[in-house]
Amino acid sequence: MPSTLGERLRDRRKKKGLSLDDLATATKTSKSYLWELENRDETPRPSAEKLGVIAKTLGVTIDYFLDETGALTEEDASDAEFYRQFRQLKEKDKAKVRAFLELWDDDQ
Amino acid sequence: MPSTLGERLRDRRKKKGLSLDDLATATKTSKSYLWELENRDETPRPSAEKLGVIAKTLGVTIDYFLDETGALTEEDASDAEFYRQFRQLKEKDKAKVRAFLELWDDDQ
DNA sequence: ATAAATTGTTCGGTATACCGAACGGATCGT
DNA sequence: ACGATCCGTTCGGTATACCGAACAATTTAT
Repeated sequence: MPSTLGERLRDRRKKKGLSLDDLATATKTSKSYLWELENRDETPRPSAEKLGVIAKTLGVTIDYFLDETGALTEEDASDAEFYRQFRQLKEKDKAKVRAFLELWDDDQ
Repeated sequence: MPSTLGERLRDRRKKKGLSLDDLATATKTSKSYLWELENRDETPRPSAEKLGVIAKTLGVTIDYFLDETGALTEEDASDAEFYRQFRQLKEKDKAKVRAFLELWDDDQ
């Protein structure tokens, strides 16, 4: 389980079978910078824009790269699924669900 | 309907009733930079880190700020807030909410 | 009306995001 | 053997992210 941005990046890239050059051209990024992102000890702080297109290309969300806790796992997928479902509701129904969540959240 | 990063930022900040100073201290950002983000014509490219904590504080996802297409409506903003809230629940509670949504969805 | 907070704006400087280009190593065919 | 080709690495430079501190405008209190 990769825990740093660099590790997660390389992990994802390798799993896609991409070289630094591949990912570079696919994301309009220089491979030298991609290398920095993967290997520099003091992690750089890439722009949201750049990290966004990289994440998209690698098939993950930006949050996957940002999350510090390492808590993003399988759970993430089902959460996303739930969210997709939720967003298709009529506003009226959304309100119901929100209300339910708020109540639930309060007395946890 | 805000269409640029700056507009969306200010929009969300105002709706939370926050001053630049408020948001600055809450996100450990300088207010001068926040002002730039909201007002500069050539939009800067804030780091994913910074934009992440700003988004979190304002109750939206990073993607809400990144989306170029302008497809994100006001409704989506509150959806995002709901989602962020949802993701922080314990799995047990998530299950409850999911169950509630399913029931509700069926007989809509 | 004036002082005092509170908010928004401008500006100069430092650190760093991001690049192109050159480099070194490994693998391939000839 | 030798060059191509692919892959990772290093490096110098330019643009800009981000800051602190001062300034201007607005609002609030007296």
